[in-house]
Amino acid sequence: MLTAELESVVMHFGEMGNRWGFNRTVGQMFALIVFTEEPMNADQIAATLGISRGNVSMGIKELQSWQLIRTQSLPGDRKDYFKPNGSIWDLAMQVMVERRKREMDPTLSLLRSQLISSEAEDNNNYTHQQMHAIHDLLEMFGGWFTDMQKMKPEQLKTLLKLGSGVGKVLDMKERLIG
Amino acid sequence: MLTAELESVVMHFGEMGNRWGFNRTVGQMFALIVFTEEPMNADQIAATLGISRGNVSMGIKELQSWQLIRTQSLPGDRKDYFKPNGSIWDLAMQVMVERRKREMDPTLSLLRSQLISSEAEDNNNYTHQQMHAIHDLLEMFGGWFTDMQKMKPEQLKTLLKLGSGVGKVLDMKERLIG
DNA sequence: CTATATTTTCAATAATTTCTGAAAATTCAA
DNA sequence: TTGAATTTTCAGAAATTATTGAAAATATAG
Repeated sequence: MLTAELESVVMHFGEMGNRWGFNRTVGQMFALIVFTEEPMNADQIAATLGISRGNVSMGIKELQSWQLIRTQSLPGDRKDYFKPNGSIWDLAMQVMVERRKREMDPTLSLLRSQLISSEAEDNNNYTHQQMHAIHDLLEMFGGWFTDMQKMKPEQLKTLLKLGSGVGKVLDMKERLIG
Repeated sequence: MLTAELESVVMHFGEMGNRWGFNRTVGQMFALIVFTEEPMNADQIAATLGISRGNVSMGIKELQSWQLIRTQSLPGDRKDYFKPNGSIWDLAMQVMVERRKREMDPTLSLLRSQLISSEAEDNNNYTHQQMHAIHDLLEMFGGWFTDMQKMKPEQLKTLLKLGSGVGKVLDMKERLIG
């Protein structure tokens, strides 16, 4: 059973699903699992959302491929119960990791091989320059992101809250140390 | 006419289109415009990609709604010619701005109104806590991103390249100033 | 204005993605 | 083992999204 409040959020996550890289029902399932305290089994999910058992099975596979949910088994019950794979912060990080894999890595890889395979040829044409610019940008963002992941969540949160204030700190460091 | 190299990148951008928030032909059009030095008109785009004139018209509208392309008129020619709306850096920033609008803002807005409308009620249940956590996370990232946009590109690039090194700078500042 | 060039719109169609549900596969208690 | 419980798979159906192309709208040169 869904409170009106929970229902509106579940529906919203369903609508946003496509924009976030999965489909409507996967979005709804994710919301249901994240916003419900008690882990749910696949039948409960299917009944609550009014979708088929098979669809739930595929949605679970998808959410697991994103590493967003995990199973928990309850004693005396053979069914799998699903719950979020960590805190909201963990889930957000995981979404960013996966999106990078799916949205940036393939392009970085293609551009890299294109640029290497034509190394000897005329690589000062406009197309090459643009390819190079995108390649370098993706690499810079990718490296930055990998680096950020290494930081402790608390330090990362501090940094995020500091915002552009970090620019001032850097200027100061520049003046003090050079 | 498309060199083999340009064609492979155009096709790739087409395949990635869905993941980036638009469809195949819009992705191809974007690649074509970004990687071709001379601005192209709609007929040229349609002929090069082998798609209908109407499809190009809709794709242009889409790319303009993302503010990724703009028109240029050539003297003695009534057709519109299209080119990228700035440098690769500018385009990347613009994609991030638009994706934030489309992927984060609606959810932030929904969560905010949900949390406000139930202010008086029991707001210590699990669903509320999770909603709050997502709300705060989105707000933190959003604020950070707004802040980053205010920085000069050069300073921002420095920051990105510094990566987690920024943590050390912050620690140092902490020790020096508190 | 008028005629022509150009762009946009949108109903019909095509292509793709999602969903169902029954069958197959798997798991596990007894 | 056996057999019931559970999960997964996947072919066909349904729903959604993308594309075409011709008609309508718009723009502009003469």
